[in-house]
Amino acid sequence: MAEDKKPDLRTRLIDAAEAEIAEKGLMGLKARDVTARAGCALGAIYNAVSDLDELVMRVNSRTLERLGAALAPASRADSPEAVTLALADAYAVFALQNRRLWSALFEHRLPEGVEMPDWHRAEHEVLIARIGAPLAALRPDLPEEAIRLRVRTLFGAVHGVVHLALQGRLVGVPEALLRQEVAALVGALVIGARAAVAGGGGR
Amino acid sequence: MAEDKKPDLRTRLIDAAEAEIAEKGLMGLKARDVTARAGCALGAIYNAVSDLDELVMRVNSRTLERLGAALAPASRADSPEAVTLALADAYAVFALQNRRLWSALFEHRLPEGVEMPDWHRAEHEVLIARIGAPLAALRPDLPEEAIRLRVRTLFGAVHGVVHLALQGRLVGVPEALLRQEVAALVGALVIGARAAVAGGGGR
DNA sequence: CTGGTTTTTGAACATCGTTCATTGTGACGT
DNA sequence: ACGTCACAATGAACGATGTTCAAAAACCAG
Repeated sequence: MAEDKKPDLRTRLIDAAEAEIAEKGLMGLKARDVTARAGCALGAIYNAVSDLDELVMRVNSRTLERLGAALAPASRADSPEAVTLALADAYAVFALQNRRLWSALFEHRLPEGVEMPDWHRAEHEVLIARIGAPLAALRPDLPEEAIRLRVRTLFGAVHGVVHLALQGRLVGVPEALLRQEVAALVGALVIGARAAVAGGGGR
Repeated sequence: MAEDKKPDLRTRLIDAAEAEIAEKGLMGLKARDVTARAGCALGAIYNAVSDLDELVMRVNSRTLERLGAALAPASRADSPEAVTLALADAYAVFALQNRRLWSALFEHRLPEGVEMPDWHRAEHEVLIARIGAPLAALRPDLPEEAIRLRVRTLFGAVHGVVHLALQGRLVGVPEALLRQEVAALVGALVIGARAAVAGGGGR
């Protein structure tokens, strides 16, 4: 009898939590369901992680990594504008295809006054930095500090549109419409950025 | 002795919930704290509203109304571009000055599968419609359906930027920087929209 | 007052996340 | 083989929280 080879209990717990979130959403994540799925006792969670919040952040780590991988091919487009558009498009597609896990990235909140641990904040910033590269090429006239701000703006704008489209009705957002919407946004932003660089400069 | 004249119990409960959210954030809202502040019994909540979720939505109604009032003066700017910019600016300022109540508008989630009641969804759409008017003037070439989509996009983009700026560090987002960021976003979008209308049209 | 209707109450319940004394496990020395 | 010990895993128990509902209180017409 080949018994199931059991990975780390911590890994099994993160696996289980990921599956639970993917099925029932972040609010549907219950300690007892996770341990039942992982095949261990309730208290085992607190041997693996400090609390449920950390468990969610471990799942979010994976999602961020998968999102990064999904965004990687977009960098191979042949102009900064095309890369920006491809990134935004890939972002929207990823969100649509991983609704609940993607939502968990932004719906999760730690208790008031508790700061996100550095290891997790860094993961978010890696993602934003990846998006930043083509924008830096789009606006070579701006100093690095201003670029970082614009990247955050671009990311926030795309994210806001995708988020607004997905919140509410869980089904019924046609993929084509959302991609078109994001393309229109990024298109306008790119045109605006180029007009600004052609005209007076950074301001 | 002039006893405190007591308004509706329902009103007192919404008042109390609003104050609790403003002080401790949405996650800090506890049924027992609300009733203690309102000066009534625990179960009284369920005579006034169906559950805590509805109580939050009643508070959000008020916030939406105050937000609408804060946005109203922006409509008096003298060009569609100026109105759009003023709206976005007023939106950012309102978010900064009403952090927790504004956050509650978008952090609140009903249980999976439960739809937002129509009376509350309508309130959100009223707000978006108010933002839509100047954009319709900016793009007179588009049909009404496309306008609604673009309005949602514009709103989502501005909202996303403000949200990203405010999430995380509760203090330390300089108001001037956020307003500048939003202005840059809307400026680029307006330029992009005008370039599109000057060029080929809706596509 | 009286009877009935409505409002208010708060103890009790169900469901959470979290803790911790107890139990189980396996590696190591003798 | 045996005993020992450090560590991992367990799940009953605890406290916090949203919700219910039988009882009490308040109200009001006749």
